[in-house]
Amino acid sequence: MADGRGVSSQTGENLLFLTDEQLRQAIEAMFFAYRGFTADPDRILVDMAYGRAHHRAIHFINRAPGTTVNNLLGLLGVTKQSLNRVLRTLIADGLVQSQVGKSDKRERHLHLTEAGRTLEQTLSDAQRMRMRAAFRDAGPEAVAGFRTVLETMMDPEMRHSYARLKENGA
Amino acid sequence: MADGRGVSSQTGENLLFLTDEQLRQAIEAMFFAYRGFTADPDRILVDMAYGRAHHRAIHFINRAPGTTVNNLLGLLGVTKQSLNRVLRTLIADGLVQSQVGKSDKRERHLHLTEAGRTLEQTLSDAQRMRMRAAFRDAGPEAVAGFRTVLETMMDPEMRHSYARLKENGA
DNA sequence: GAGTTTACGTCAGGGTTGTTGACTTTCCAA
DNA sequence: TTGGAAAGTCAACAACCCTGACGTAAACTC
Repeated sequence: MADGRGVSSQTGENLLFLTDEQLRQAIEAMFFAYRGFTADPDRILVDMAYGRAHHRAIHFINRAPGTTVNNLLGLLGVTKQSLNRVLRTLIADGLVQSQVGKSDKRERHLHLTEAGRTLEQTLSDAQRMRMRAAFRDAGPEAVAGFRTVLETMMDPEMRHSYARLKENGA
Repeated sequence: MADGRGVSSQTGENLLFLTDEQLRQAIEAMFFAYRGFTADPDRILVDMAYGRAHHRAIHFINRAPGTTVNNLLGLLGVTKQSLNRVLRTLIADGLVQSQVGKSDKRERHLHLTEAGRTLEQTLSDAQRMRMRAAFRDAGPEAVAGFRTVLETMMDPEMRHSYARLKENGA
């Protein structure tokens, strides 16, 4: 707060935010906040036969329409058997559409159907509402800091995926 | 959808960080960052027969020594049957000690054994290392913002638990 | 054109985590 | 003292994810 980041000096109050106690608190904050983060969509999904895995699939298919199964696998960080089970139910229920690739027929391109988009909207509305409230209360600078830390915390590979999605959406 | 809900407000650019697109990005950041956040302890736990649930139990028992099962339940947000299974293995493996309450014999007070503390240290070292690196790179102001947003994002009940733990540790 | 690689799907088997339901022990209050 | 509530435990089951292996079709390579 007082001064920027006096990294050069190893000692002193500058690095108070790096004490073990501070880090422990941050770990707990991350844990509790993530609980809140997923709570709203979870409540909606529980009424259907769906779980968090379905939400994640729907989110990223919406975010990167036409994405292939393989690409989605990388984003979600699960095995294809795991994803396949989720995808199968979503396709069977008419929320997701799978198209054989034109240039490469081995690939399946995934899109949300109208019903899929509706559910996606419902879920993400709930999640964004909480986010928006938190962001509004915390203010722009806190939000900027929030995102900086989150991005720094990711694995490099995830950071790349994240950046690419960001460009898409922007 | 780069349109913005925030834009509808009179203040314009001030609320740019509240656009749907910004919020979507934050949701993804949260998702990817949490993956990184749990990755290191997960790698360690996979070698033992343990999972993330064990880690969480160990973390909070270490953080609030002598806590009761019921209290832990509230922190973890799972059913007591679920926690019990985890606790049973931890006790059987000699990582956690369960003492019948003195004033109320229905209660069990939980402590880490020496072996439990060792494992806790190993796990939290790994997790803190990543946190520390992220915090160092992001700088104190970003860290402050990070924590502000996380705290605002929690359910009120979790916020109370979080605050109480914070006082304990400080 | 034969052999290899890639993308996708599926079956079998197992693990952790979570749930509900039923139970014991202990406490407390009518 | 008796009935209800609370704390904890045990058992059965479902969801989700994982590994490993196999199969098919299409693309690529030599």
